[in-house]
Amino acid sequence: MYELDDRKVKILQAIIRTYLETGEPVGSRTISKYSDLNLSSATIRNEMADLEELGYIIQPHTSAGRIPSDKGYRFYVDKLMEDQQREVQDLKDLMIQRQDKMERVLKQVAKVLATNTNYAAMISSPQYRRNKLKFIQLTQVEDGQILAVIVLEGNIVKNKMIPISEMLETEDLFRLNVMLNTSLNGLTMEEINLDVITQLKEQAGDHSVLVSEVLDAVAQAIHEEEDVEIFTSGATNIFKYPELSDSERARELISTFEEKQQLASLITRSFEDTDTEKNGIQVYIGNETPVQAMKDCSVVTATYDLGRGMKGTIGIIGPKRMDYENVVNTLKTLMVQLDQIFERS
Amino acid sequence: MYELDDRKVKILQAIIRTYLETGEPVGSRTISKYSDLNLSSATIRNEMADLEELGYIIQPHTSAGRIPSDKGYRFYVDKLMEDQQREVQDLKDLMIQRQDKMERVLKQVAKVLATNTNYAAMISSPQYRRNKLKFIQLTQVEDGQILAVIVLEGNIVKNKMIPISEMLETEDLFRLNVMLNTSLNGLTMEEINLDVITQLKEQAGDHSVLVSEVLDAVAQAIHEEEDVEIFTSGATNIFKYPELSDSERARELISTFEEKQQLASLITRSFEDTDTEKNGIQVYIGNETPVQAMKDCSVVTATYDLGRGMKGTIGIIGPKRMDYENVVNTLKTLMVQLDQIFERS
DNA sequence: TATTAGCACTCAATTTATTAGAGTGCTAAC
DNA sequence: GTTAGCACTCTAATAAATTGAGTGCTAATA
Repeated sequence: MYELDDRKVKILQAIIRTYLETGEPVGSRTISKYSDLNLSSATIRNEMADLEELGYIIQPHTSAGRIPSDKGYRFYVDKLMEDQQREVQDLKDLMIQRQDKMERVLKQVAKVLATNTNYAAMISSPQYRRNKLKFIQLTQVEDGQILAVIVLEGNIVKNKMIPISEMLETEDLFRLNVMLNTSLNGLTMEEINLDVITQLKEQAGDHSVLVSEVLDAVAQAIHEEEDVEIFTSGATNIFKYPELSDSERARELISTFEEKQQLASLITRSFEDTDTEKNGIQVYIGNETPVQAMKDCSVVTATYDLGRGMKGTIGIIGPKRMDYENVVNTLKTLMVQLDQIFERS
Repeated sequence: MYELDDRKVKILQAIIRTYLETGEPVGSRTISKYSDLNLSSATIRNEMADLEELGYIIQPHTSAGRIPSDKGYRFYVDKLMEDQQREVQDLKDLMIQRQDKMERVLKQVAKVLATNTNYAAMISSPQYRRNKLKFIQLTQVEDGQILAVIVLEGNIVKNKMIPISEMLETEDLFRLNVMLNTSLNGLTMEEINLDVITQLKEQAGDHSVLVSEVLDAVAQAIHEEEDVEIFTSGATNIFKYPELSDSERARELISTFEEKQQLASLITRSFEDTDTEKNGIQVYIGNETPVQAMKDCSVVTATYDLGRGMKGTIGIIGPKRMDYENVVNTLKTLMVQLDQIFERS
């Protein structure tokens, strides 16, 4: 607040608010009427000239009104945005039930967010790495094929069919199961590394070839698909904002959503920046986002935490003039509700 | 071929071919030069007037060239398209390995198709209904929680966590497992109906409450998510065709892909219409498609069959002037390769 | 000294006119 | 039956004219 006196702040706020609503450059006359400052358009003009010089607003061309610059938005988000206690969005309506598959819940959350905000939404599945192994079981399904079932805390289940070259005795299988459970239970996914597996192989002793074949497959099953999945929804909402919907930009953006690949960088970035003080909510304006295609957008991310190190990221992507207050609020509410949904799992 | 003499057919073909390439209405002069008919533009004009009257081509406005009508395209696809033996697309390059998860294979296939054709692609996961149960197992993972693992032929695995109110004895669980396997093995998913379950409950006798709780959950697990999943790719390819990429149309189309919901009707329709004689390949032109949003597109679908009643649908969606020959060919090739990939599973 | 009314000026956006050219249909000749 | 020729139509592209929102500056005012 060094360079801006009180009145400038008020004017800036008025400009941004108006622009968020209309998406049109806003002129001095509008502000002079809109705000309760009772200043003439001429005065506003003078102040606007100052604000522009300071870099908070921009004039798209000589005879146009002003629009907020990235710096302006940033100031707004950091200092001006009110922590409004608006009517809590009724996200509960979706009745996500805990027993539903995680995947389905995530898809639904993304959908609800997108419809509620009118922006595009993404959500990543939680990382499992820190999650502990609860139960593991190998079963002979038919000759030459073993099924490995792995259950993590939070009841996440993984399967893997393991083809084996020779028959395995029921008794051996039983012993293998006991061994796996005693050695691995309670370990997190990341703790089950090559060393542990090698150790197990030694422990198993005699059947080395077959057993190590199986153990390798188990290790693989544990680590595969560690890549988080990403679900998106409402990508087409971007067509609602003219500044994003010209063919080229739209194509690029929607493509980014479809590929999902690139969205991963948003997630890592969000993790890095996460700051408990802010409820894990981050706002990236324009070029601040790590995804190139979104340089004309703003992105709001939130980190959810289901406990046991299972963290994931939720993101809302919209135009720079997005309704930050509403979005941040919605996300906050959602965090609380996700907690409720998953707390007893 | 009643109403069209040989020359008219040739001219129609020339018009369609040219239009497929350029996307611009094609005039008499172009055809007069293009084709080997050695006719003047005036003659072509006369023939074109006839073709228009017969409904095969359309004049967008008085002084424009002609474009094919739906009827024209239909004629082309049914009668004129050559079963060209073009260089076989190198779909093998993608190296889909059988041991990969089905889901991943399907995603990849969609992607390859989209990139290869420059149209949008969709693929449905195969229906399981007719698939047989190979193996079922209940395991006590921890107090109050049972894990049901269900394996179908083709090694499709389903899981379900079943919360139970009271403890279940190890021995009882064992008996339950034996019972389930003896009674259900070899039955298809659709054969495992309410009757069968009721029968099982009676068979189990004494522990009725708990056991029927579990059995109900098992039945649910078997039948849930019977809804086929749909994967899409290359939705943004539609931006490559100006006639589809104006904001409104594009929004609608991409939205349809995102929702996936509506694509289901394509699948059912494709199943209904499937006709072995045509390798299960169907072409829907314009309004022939069951999906409203695609009335300005053409859709080519193919039915793949992994055996054991596991059938799914692949679809290519593009502009009406899509390169039918190439698309149909690519799909044919793909069918063969899918067979190879899955035949030993 | 801060504010404001007033006015000339700018520039995107909209509307209107103008032109160019691709293509047609028709007629008369071959 | 085919073709050359010509008048006509209609879109698309370009140019010109108009509008209007908004600015910056200056001089008057509180």
